[in-house]
Amino acid sequence: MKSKTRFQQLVAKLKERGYRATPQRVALLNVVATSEGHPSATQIFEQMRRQFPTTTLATVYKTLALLKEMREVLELEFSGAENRYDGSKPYPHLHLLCIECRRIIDPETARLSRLPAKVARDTGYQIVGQRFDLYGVCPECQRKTRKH
Amino acid sequence: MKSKTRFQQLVAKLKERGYRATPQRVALLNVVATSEGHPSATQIFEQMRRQFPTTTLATVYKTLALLKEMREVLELEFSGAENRYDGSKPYPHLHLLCIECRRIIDPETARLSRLPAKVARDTGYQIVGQRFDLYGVCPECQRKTRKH
DNA sequence: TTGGCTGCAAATATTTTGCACTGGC
DNA sequence: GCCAGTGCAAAATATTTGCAGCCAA
Repeated sequence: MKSKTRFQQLVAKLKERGYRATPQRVALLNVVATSEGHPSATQIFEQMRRQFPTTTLATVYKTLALLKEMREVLELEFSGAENRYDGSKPYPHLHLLCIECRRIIDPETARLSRLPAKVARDTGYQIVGQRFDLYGVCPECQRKTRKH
Repeated sequence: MKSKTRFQQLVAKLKERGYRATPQRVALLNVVATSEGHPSATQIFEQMRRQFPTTTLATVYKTLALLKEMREVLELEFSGAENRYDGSKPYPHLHLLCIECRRIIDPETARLSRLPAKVARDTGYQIVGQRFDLYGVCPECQRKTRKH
């Protein structure tokens, strides 16, 4: 029976596809597989640098690009801020973003809507991905900004 | 009875809030209010330049920032590509993006899901915005890439 | 030993900012 | 005449790319 952690799954998938599981990549996988926080490239880099002081952001970006291509890491794109990465769940899911502290969480949801299938039928598009973000102010930040 | 076009609405709202409806701004409003294509800043700029050869992208970005702040223009952020702007519908709605030709359309939908209200209840977040994108390949691009 | 991977540096691309000038109110 | 707005140039930020050297299969 298989009961691999997400981290172990990712290492295995890398190897399966013929990519090398270098120490740097393993370290990155460990960060993105276990992080709750949907980290940015810089945050991943900071974590990795503890073990690999010579690592650079370029390597982080290259590895993230590889994982994106493998569809094992989700990238949330922003233009004014760093992109955020989610390697804990490889399938599309709802994200809830606090516009104040920029934390990102995965709220519990029964299931995302059936819209994709309906839209595919209606439009003839072949749907290959989706992004569903909710933007708001988290309870902590509401408290902080409350007048008196 | 009021039956203003979206363009006229936008001009009126600018004035209501005490901003000047300069010729450049009016030209930009005309582009974003009527464009079907969710244009990028550069595309808006190109259109405006026909009337105002001296206009610059900085002005376009400044005006878009103003409209975003007024919540009259929606910005779809991307990191690897230019952001896209939607001034035709000021409320959140579904976008369907072709990953090949990068066109963006607004598919017909009965209504977006009730998820926001449920998530607000469950998490205590105060929801202020949302983004629901579907990514796919449009029928035209499917035809082009189909192996005969 | 070969080629994939890393790390450094430089390039790229987009958006923002500072500032002097302009033109409408 | 004042001042918001414009246009130009430069800055800021994030990400990508080229390449030399290195390391693991």
